[in-house]
Amino acid sequence: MAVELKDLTKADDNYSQWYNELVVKAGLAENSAVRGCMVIKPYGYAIWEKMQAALDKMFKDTGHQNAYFPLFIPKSFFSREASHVEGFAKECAVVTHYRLKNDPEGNGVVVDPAARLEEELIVRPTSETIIWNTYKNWIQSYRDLPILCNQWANVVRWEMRTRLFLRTAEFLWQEGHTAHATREEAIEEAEKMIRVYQDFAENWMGVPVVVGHKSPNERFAGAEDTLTIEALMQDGKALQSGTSHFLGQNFAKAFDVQYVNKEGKLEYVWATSWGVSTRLMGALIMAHSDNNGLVLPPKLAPIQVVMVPIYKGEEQLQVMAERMNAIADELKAKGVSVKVDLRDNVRSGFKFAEYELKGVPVRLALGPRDMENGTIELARRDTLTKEVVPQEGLTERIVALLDEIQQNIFKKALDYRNSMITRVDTWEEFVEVLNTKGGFISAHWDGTPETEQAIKDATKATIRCIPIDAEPEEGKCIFTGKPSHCRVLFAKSY
RNA sequence: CGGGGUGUAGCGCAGCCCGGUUAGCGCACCUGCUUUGGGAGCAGGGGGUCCCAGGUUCGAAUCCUGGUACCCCGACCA
Repeated sequence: MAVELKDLTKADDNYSQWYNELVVKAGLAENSAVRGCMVIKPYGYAIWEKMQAALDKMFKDTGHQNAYFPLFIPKSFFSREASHVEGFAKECAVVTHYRLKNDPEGNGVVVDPAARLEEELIVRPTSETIIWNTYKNWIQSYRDLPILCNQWANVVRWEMRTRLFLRTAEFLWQEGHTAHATREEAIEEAEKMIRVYQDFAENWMGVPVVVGHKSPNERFAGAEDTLTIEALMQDGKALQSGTSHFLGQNFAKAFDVQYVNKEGKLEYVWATSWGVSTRLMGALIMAHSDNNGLVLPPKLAPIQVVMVPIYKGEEQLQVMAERMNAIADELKAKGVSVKVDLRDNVRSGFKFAEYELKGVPVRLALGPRDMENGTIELARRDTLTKEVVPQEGLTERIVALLDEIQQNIFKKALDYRNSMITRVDTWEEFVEVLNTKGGFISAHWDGTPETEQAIKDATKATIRCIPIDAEPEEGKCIFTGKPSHCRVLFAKSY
């Protein structure tokens, strides 16, 4: 069953009330406290931390370093790059004052009109401008290049409409910003990083993605080319999950960043930027969850194995606890994260349901019967199956099982995604598939922004990407009938 | 910013149209007993500025005015 984010946070009957209670307690989400912002509770944040750690390592392994740049950006920086400001101006939070004071009329606290900033500060919606203003001072010669920096930060975009995890007013992300001596090197960097994102999405999150170029309409403000990873959610809508931009010399020119090449001539620097955000949390939830709650891939699950005792009375609980702690120690020694749940105020059935909601990949239940037989009950979240297995060799079995679950979750999502890519050659088919089946539609497009816009106006579907490995194929545009040289992927998106 | 909807206990809601006991229900919480291999049962208990501010009235959760917050649908977007 397709699970939407709102299912996880909104309850309308007795069943989903439980769902809501538990998922909120699980820490995934709480409704906005500040316009369009979110609270990420500990369990949810632990997932984000796992994502961060994996990505951070991948960035370092590809030669990048972390740095940090200011939250506030002088307004004037935004006027330097014309298309960039056009893309972000509409959604910026602006700081105009720096002091409060007690209201002389006694109505609490007011903004002190005397404390108006000479130049307003913009809360960063993305950091290209302030970073390139900084890079200007870092770069003089070709020997200073490349600069390969990443920043983990929060950004603010005052969206007209927000959506939990997918489009919050404030979100956490990483943004890489690199500077290169040549066009080729920058393009190579942008492609390298989109592949890193693909690797992460597929091998860590278990979410298959299509890698491709954005059409000019969907391109990042200020970029010459935008590469994207597009994932498909269970409701048939696409989600842009990460982007990597080739910025050309646009920002170098806007901020006057030049270097002296080997021949002693001044040249503008070539740039890329790339980022993924807490939107990935939304992707993770929507791609795998079912009616029993979250399904987390073992590599990102804060708890990989949970152990639940089944007992009567204090004495039995002690026996179970002892045995379970011993098993847990063995698992921990193999690097598995285990939680032994000895709470005596909730019953085991309650715990089973709760950990299913939390998406814990493997559950072990130990009862008196098992103690007699030397067995243990092993249940897996992805298939919702359970079996009684010997305690002997349990650790090895679980280590292998976690790996199998990781693969299985990905395979399930991949099979679904593949089944949701439909090739169509006529407009009637296009509309029909869009309205009945959804998913990606592979079709010919004449390459013009006008046609893309017209299709969007007619159907709400946009070009998600022009797949990077698309085979050249002659055809006719689905909308205008004009010639086309390859298929592109359309979909309705979040 | 346009259209619609909703604010009542920690969560989910009823009550409002047609003003009138002490504002109710389910879950959660606390206490006790009995339970425990898939979301326990019984008994008792605690918890409310009914979103805010004005107004009408003998009397307002309920009617009126203004504000505000959130949700959904558009436009915008990672």
